Amino acid sequence: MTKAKHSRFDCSPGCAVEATVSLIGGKWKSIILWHLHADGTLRFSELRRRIPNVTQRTMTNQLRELEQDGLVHRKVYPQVPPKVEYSLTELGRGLVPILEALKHWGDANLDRFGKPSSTADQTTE
Amino acid sequence: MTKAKHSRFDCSPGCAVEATVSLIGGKWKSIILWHLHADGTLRFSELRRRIPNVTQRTMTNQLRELEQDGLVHRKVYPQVPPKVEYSLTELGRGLVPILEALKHWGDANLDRFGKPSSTADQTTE
DNA sequence: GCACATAGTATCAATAAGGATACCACGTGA
DNA sequence: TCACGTGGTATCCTTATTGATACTATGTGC
Repeated sequence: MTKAKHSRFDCSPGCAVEATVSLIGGKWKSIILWHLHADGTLRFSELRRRIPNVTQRTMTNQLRELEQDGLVHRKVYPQVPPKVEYSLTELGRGLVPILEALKHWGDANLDRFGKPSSTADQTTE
Repeated sequence: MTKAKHSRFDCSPGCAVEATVSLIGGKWKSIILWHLHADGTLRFSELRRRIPNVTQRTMTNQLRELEQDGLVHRKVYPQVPPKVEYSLTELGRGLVPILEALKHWGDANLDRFGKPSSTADQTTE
């Protein structure tokens, strides 16, 4: 892990849970991992098209951290203009059950949050 | 959700994943949820004993957010000294497969991180 | 009478994370 | 020749999150 939020593993029962969450808890990391899972190998520009709201700087940062944690593979083609491909590593593919569970729960329950179940939300953009 | 990290649900495929992560992504939230799952109903002081490094203020904050998100139930007994019990709601219990998957992955892979088991780590700072 | 436990609240500070903006070298297409 | 795309880097700023510390009212036990 690039840097655990609180850098200590006391190996209490919650430890594994919390450490794993910290790997995927970066603001955009779970979405990046999701897209690499759903669409396979993607280039930087393809990721940016799929996740338009993240800045270039942040996308680069989070991809680098995911790479450093061994979850994502970065392949650079020696050409100009540059071509870089990102894909899940075997370790990263191990996170797929988690991503699927997260999506399953979210799909089933997200309408309880922020979605226009609230009339106030219905009037917003 | 008390406040989504980036407050928009565009309902792209990653949306459900990322929104769910943001519910459990508070620094101590996943550990709190884990202990409420593992040990059932717990009092505030019991949680603090299980998670000694969190400050009282932060524990209160995160529990309040989990309650506001409907994941945790807070029961106050009208007595002195005060007695408050926290437990997972039905919605919160729906997160258990996620917590189990997180723990499973962490147990299988955490030795790659933060612990000096990696030779690469041994040579680095 | 005092220390302790309970479950907090209040306030300010510190740290971390992410955003905004400008810039880069080169090939390609118009 | 210029605009654009590629995949970034650099720097500073803003925001969010968490931590540190002090304090609270009451009952209980010593």
